Amino acid sequence: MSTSEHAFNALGDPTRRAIFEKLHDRPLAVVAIADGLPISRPAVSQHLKVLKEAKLISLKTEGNKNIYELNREGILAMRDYLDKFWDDALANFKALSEAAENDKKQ
Amino acid sequence: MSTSEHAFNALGDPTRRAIFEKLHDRPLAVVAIADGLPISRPAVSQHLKVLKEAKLISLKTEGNKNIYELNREGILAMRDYLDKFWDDALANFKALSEAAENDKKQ
DNA sequence: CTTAATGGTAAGTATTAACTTACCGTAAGT
DNA sequence: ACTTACGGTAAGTTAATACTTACCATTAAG
Repeated sequence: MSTSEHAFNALGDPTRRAIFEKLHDRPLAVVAIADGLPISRPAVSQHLKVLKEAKLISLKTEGNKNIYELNREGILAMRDYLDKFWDDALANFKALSEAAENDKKQ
Repeated sequence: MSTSEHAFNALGDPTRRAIFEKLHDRPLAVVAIADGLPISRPAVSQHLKVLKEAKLISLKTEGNKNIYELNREGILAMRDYLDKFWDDALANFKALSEAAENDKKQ
């Protein structure tokens, strides 16, 4: 499974998107992330694991706190996938419609 | 739910990603999309519905065939979300670290 | 007109995955 | 040393969603 596949998978869940967006403004410890969310703290830990494996976030340990923050790698992997996907698709469609034009002229 | 939320949700499923990528090269009818996939044709129809609602694909009817093709709107919505998200996050972090610097100097 | 092909929707089942409680280890504070 | 705060993992349950079969409507072909 590629990085972008992991990332799409991770952001497919609304709770994980909420966690992801909580980290938008600043890095946060697990308790702070869980605060306000309608699920238990272990559930948050499990979501963090998925987001980390997708390289959408990373963590640094400070004392007994695990501070999570956004990770450029996973975000960029998705964006690049979408960019390339769309560019290639456009090129394919252009080639297809030109081939169709040629068929008509014969 | 915004367009990009719908789109992230839709591409969270591996089967839907497979369908999405099948349309990369050219528009296809439902039977052609289902061909080769290890699931029933109605299941494919249900996935197509989700992808369509996310504006990742669109359809044009030709006789009794429904031809599905990629839709720029949903793809762009995701890409723009990611772009903006990352740019803003960078700006936030920069502001944060500058504030931390100022605190030190006091 | 009849038959075959295409494909959407409904209802129910099965599988996935999100979630809970319980538990443990580590670090910080008293 | 004891206690509190932090947070990861395991095992089991619950809830979400992917899937199947059955059915129907529409269009094309015979």
